Order: sequence, then C-alpha cells, then structure tokens
Amino acid sequence: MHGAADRSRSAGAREPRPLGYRSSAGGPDGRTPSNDRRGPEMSELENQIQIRKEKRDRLLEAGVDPYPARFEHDHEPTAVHAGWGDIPAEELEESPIELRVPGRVRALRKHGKTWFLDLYDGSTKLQVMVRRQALSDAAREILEQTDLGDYLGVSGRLIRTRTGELSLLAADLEVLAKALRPLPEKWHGLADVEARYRQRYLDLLVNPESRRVFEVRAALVRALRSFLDARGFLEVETPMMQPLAGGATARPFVTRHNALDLDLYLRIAPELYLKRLLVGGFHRVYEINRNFRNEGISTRHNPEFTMLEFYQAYADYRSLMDLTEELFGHLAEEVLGTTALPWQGATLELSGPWPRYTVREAITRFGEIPPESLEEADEVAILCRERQAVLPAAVGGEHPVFRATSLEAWRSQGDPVPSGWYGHLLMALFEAVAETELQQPTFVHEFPIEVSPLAKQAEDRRFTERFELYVGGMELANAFSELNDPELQAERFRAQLEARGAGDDEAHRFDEDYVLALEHGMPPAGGEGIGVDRLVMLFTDRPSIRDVILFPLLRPVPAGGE
RNA sequence: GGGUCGUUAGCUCAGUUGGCAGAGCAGCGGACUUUUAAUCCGCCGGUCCAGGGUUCGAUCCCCUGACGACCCA
Repeated sequence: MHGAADRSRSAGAREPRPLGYRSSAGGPDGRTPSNDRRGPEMSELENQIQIRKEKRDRLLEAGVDPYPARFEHDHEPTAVHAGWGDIPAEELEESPIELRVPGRVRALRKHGKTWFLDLYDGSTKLQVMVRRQALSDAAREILEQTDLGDYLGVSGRLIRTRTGELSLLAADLEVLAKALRPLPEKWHGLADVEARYRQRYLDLLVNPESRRVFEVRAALVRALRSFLDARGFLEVETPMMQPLAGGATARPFVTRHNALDLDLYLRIAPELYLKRLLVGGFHRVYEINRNFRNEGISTRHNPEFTMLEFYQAYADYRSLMDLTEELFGHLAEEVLGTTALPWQGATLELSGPWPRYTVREAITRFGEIPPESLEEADEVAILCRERQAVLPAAVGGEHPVFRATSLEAWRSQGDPVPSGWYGHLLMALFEAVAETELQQPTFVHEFPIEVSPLAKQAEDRRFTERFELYVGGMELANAFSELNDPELQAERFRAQLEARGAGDDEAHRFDEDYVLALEHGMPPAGGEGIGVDRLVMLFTDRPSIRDVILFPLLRPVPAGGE
C-alpha cells in the first residue's frame, strides 16, 4: 500500500537518519497512496495523511526512529490490570511500581498541562497520564507528534488518578510505530459491512464484538481438539490438492501443477484420505482444515470453509449420535459455560438427548405429509412441485411431472419418473419443508442411498445408516457408518458416474485408488463431518457466515478504489 | 440467475417537492494542571459510487453499470 520504493531499511534506533529521508512535505512524490487522484486540492483523507507524514518527518528531524525494532517492556495493558488492578493508591505511593508498557493510542485528552492517553493492547486500555512539564524535551516532542492510532511505549510509575483509575504516570515516551492513516471513529465503530469484511483489521480494532467472535472461534476449535484428543483420536493432515476431488457432492476448483504438468483439484472433502488412514491402522483420526467448493456464496456458504472430520473404527452412526451429543455438551461447557444457547432471539438447549427422526418422519412431521405419500418417486416429485422445493442437479427440472396438475392426472397419462430420482426428490422435499423448522438440535437419519454413495445401507435397502445434525435451521454435522465393502463401493461409484453422464455434474467421481485401499480391508467405522464455521455462527449468534470468517471471499474492488 | 434495499467528509449519519451540500466525532489553531465519548472558542474538509439521459439547472428524476446487504430461485 505504501509503495515505498525509496525506503531504506537501515538504521538502528539510535543513529539518527539523515535529514531529507523521505521528506514528504513537498507535494507529489510518488509515495502517496494509489487512491491519490492528483490535482491541486487534497481530499480530507489525503490532508490527514499529509499531516501525519509531516509529524513523522518532524520526528525524523529530531533523530527519532518512527518504526524502531524493539521496545523493552514489562507488560501490556491487560497484564498491568491483571497484576495491579486492585492495588490501593497508598501502596503505590509507598512502594512505587515502575513499568514500561507498549500500546496503541486510541484516545487523547488534552487538559492543559496534563494530558491523558488511552493505550490499548487489543482488548484493554491502560490510561497514561502525562504531566508535560515533567517530560524531557525529547519526550515532549514525541508527545506533540502523537496521533490517534500511533503505537507508543511509555515508561513511568503506576498511580491512581483522582477518580481512582489505575494509570501510568509517564516519565518517558517512545514512538513504536507511526500511523499514517486515521482509524475509524471509536464510539460508533465501523458500521459499513463491506469495509468490515475488506479491512477486517479495522473491524477488529474498533468493534469489540467482532473481536469476540474470533476468540470464541479459537476456543471452539480448541475444545473440538481437546474432546477428540482425550478420546485417543490422532490429528492428521491430508492433501488439499488432489488429483480427484472426492468425498462430497460439489463442484471443485481446479488448479495446476506446472512441474508435473498436472491439473489438480482443491479438495471438497478430506473423507477418502482419512478412510485410507483407517485402512492403515490409524483407527481414530481427525482433521480440521479447509474445504473448497466452487458454488454460490450465501449467508451460509463461503467457497472455502473449515470442516472437522473424524473417523472412529468399530463405531457406527448410532454411536456417533451419542458421541455428538457428548461433544456439544463439552463445547457448551468449555466455551459458553452453559448449554442454553441464545440464537436469533430464541434459546437453543444443547444438552441431549436430542430427537432423532428419519428423513421421512421429519417430512411427515413438519410438512404434514402422510408417510404413505413418500414411497414413490412420482408422488414425491408432485409434492416437491407443490412445496416449491429446489431441485438438485441430479433431477431434470424439465421433466413433465413438474407440470402435472395432480398426482391422479399424472398417473393416468405420464411416464414414470426415473426411479433413481427418488432419493434426490425426497431430500429436496425435506429441505423445503423441514430444514428451517429444525431449530432445536435434532438428528435426521436414514438418508436415501442415491445421495449417500459412501455410506452403508440400512435394513431398508433404499436408505443408509447416515444422519445429519440440524441446529438453528442449519445442517451442522453429517455422519454415517462407512461403507467398507470394496465391491459395493465400486458399484456405488459406477452409479455416480451414470448420474454424471446424465448431467449431474456434482456427482461423485470414481476413485479407483480409494477402492484399492478398501480392498486391503477397512475396519467397520463411523465417520462424521462438522462445519466449523456454522458451529461458530451458532455459538456467537451470527446469522451470516461472513461474520465468522476473518477474510470472506468478496469481489475485488474495481481498479482505482481503496 | 431474479427481486428489494444501500453507496453523501477519514468514521457515524442527516438532507435536498430539482436551485452553490449539513451535523457529531476525527483533523488544524487557541484556552484549560486529574480527564476518560473531557469541555469551551475558532477553522479546514465533498467526483453526494460510476457513466449516460431528461432539464435553464441533477447529489435528488430516468436508464445502464460497479460494489455490498438481505430475500428468493
């Protein structure tokens, strides 16, 4: 941003730089920011930047390095409060405590000969009181050139002010970093949503709630790890660039390896690699990392997102439901200290056990559709049309069944709907009538085989031993008893290939190398994926995934902008 | 992909039935020796998102576009 081509990186803090070192007082000099539109008048922003550069130059002229490498310090503001927050004034008088404290100046109150600075370390402020007359000439010069946003190092002794606030009475000041641009106003914070995403550092600086989101995020990830580690799971890392993007229903991003002259895909899921590790004898493994899916962006979808996947040998999907209830209890306790979770004006109760409905039961219950209507593809197709379900890629939306006026009319004249559509239609109907109703934690299980090519079949062979967890109307977890019969797996892959040939470009690829691994024997196992971003949304009561991803994908600003 | 809304000073926001664009904070100058959204006095600051159209005149009305938010597909 600063484009400082002429910038020398010399100089210890002690040796004054030569005068004229990037003096900027003389008008256009090639170092002004790219949004400088030239012209004789400066914008307000340019004017403020200019003034700050002049202050920096005055520091340079006084032999002060505005960007020194080091500041020997004792504590940052948070630690100062932690250490001496309760100490009474008299004690500070009797046995003075001398400290050197660094921080960013966020407020400056000039009160005649006494100035007050608020020095921040990111979360906490330490007030600095400066009696200007008590400073050396050099320190006073630094004080004079200080702007909001600058980093300063202050040495002095702790006192309590008249109002009782623990403060550092400054004996000396050092510049640690000069800020050339003003920060957003502290009182209102940064409200512009776009600016908050594009310049997240400003959002974090001035909006404490935003900072908290990412602290909770870190705490959640930590709690996920501690839960799994305590149960003997091994954390691993598997490829994010894959020759074949498998393990999920999604379009991948393509990238290229030059030396190998090879197209690679950014992974859409780690699943098939983690299960190779089960074959390899790591019987409890997990990975927390990014997946990439080349699809639309919404309040619940970012093209790259973080997923936890874990696999446990000798477990099945039922044991994973129990484990998931335990996991959420652990998360709630570690991160929130309660299982009552505020979510968009309601309260979600995270303690289990949670209701367990089959997909068809959920449709029946929330869509008020009789169970006997969910047995055949034709009837489900008609219901999908009635309930305005979003049809997946696997289903041809042009099929005449979606123009039929009634089931009876359709049956009397129509060709049957392809039987392979049944599962896809059932899921579309589920999403239309049930998904948003599932606010309190709910397991939905028995997923159709057509949409579950990696899961073991259930007793009813049309379905699989698979569940998803819904909380707050969002799909949060997806798990199943892993299909470990290599020949059945090959069959399923072939069915996916057929679907792909029929136009479903999200269908799974045939992964021969994975089947090869299965042929060597994979233990029966349960596997589960948990969307970490959505988990964070839930735990921070944020309705948009962009609020819980530090740098969500946005269109680049057109040339010429900030 | 469609719809609705938004884009005005560094930040937060007003505003103009179409007639030279406003406030608070920030900035600059001044006063003030315990303030904390300090206060008080004065001052500077604008491509009103961009382009086109209508008009004597457009930040405002119309069209197109950019970016974003939300909803829907």
